[in-house]
Amino acid sequence: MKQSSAIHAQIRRDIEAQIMAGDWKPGDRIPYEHQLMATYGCSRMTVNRALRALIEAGLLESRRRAGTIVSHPRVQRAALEIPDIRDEVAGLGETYRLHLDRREIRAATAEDRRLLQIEEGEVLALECRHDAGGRAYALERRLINLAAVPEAAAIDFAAEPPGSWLLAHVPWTEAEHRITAFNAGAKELVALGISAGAACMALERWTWRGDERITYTRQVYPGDRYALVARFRP
Amino acid sequence: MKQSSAIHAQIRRDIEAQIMAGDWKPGDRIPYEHQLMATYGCSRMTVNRALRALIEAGLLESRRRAGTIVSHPRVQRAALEIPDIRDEVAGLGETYRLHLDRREIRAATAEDRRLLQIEEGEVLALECRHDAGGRAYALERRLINLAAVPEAAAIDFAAEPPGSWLLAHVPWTEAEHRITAFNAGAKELVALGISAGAACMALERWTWRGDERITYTRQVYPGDRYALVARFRP
DNA sequence: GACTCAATAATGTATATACATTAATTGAAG
DNA sequence: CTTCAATTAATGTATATACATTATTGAGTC
Repeated sequence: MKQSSAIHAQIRRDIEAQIMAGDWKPGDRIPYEHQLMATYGCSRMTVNRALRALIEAGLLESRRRAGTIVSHPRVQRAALEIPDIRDEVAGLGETYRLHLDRREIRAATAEDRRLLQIEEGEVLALECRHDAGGRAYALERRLINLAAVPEAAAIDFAAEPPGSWLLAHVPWTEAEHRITAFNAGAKELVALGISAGAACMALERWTWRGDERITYTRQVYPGDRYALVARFRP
Repeated sequence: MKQSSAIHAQIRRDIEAQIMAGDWKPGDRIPYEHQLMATYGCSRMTVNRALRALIEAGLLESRRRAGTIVSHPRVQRAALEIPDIRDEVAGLGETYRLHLDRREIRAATAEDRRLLQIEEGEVLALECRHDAGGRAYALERRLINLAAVPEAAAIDFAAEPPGSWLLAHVPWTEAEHRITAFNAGAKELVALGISAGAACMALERWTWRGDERITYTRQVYPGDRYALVARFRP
């Protein structure tokens, strides 16, 4: 029994339950605040607090004078959580190890500029391999925009995975993911120890802070032994 | 300028901005509520409302007597939005078309029971193909637990994609996704019109309502012309 | 120093009240 | 019947206040 016994929490749970049970369907109007006041014998502020939480959560919508209705579920809000590779390996009970294959600070090349959407400047380019239990788990290539994150130039990414460091130290406002499947080429064949033409999964991620792009990364996983799995709530 | 001019919204934006700018780092204590009252010249209820919203959003944590601190970013909250296939195709400016290849109501087989975690009962099994602009876009296989969603038995899924119908009509409390890459077999070769051994992406999804599994689906996309793309905020 | 316990200071919850804002409804004028 | 303005009923925001809850602080004791 960890649930709060606060009135607002109770109202919230009750309304959520009614919606989940299908008693109140999308588009239905739920009771007015003054009716809920009477039902629960509490003040409007308390009812309002419960409703506002459900509105922020996207379960309800309200319009002045018209009342509050159950939202139509928005498909695109189904969200897939993408874990940190080091945590993920640890979660499998395997020993994690990072191999830094390349680390270079350079003036942005044409491709760097395209991926980070910058006019000029320096980037930190990294290439590494994530191992789990002595076996290759994923390949990662990463660009960090040093104009946005100058302190990254001083970090030893042979010790801490770049993704873990960035997510722990740099707040971000927006990101974009791109997941694709492709047939392994010579590079993956050698580095991941898979057969020619085997299906691989590529996960690319761009991360912003405000208008500025912080980092770009492309991670490659062997398709036959990797699944991107995530559990989530709406 | 769509942002609210309410005081609580302003406080919320200001705090968020301070965190994003790095002025307040994870673990730092932000000003006490009574200090923010003084800063903004408003009541504690108003300050509290702003803070509560940020706490629910996971940006802050608070402890009685100790104050409110900036949360340590939780990596696993990076979330990938997965769009509805029909909307996705429409968003590409292509004409969407659904081909229902198979529709069967049957007593759950051993595999159905495993995928839906049921002891017995009837399931609705569907197999369909999603086309975009006259070309195969994805294959879908779906199981619907008729004990959980009896009304699905009466729906004409040749007209409305099963995923669109379910998400619009059945609220869910939890879901799990699994994304894998694999080499195309004979089935994909014919149905998607791709070459033997080409990399494909499979997206599986289980959806719960409470303890009950509502549906299982497996969608297959051709790897060379499909990317799962999503933009999101933390 | 180590333990106990009371005082204190922060957040958590709830109330009664007030006025603002919005949109549905009503009623009057054409 | 249509149009337009006034009324009204709902939510949105904000305040001042009160008491509950809890972790820290600090004083007193062994």
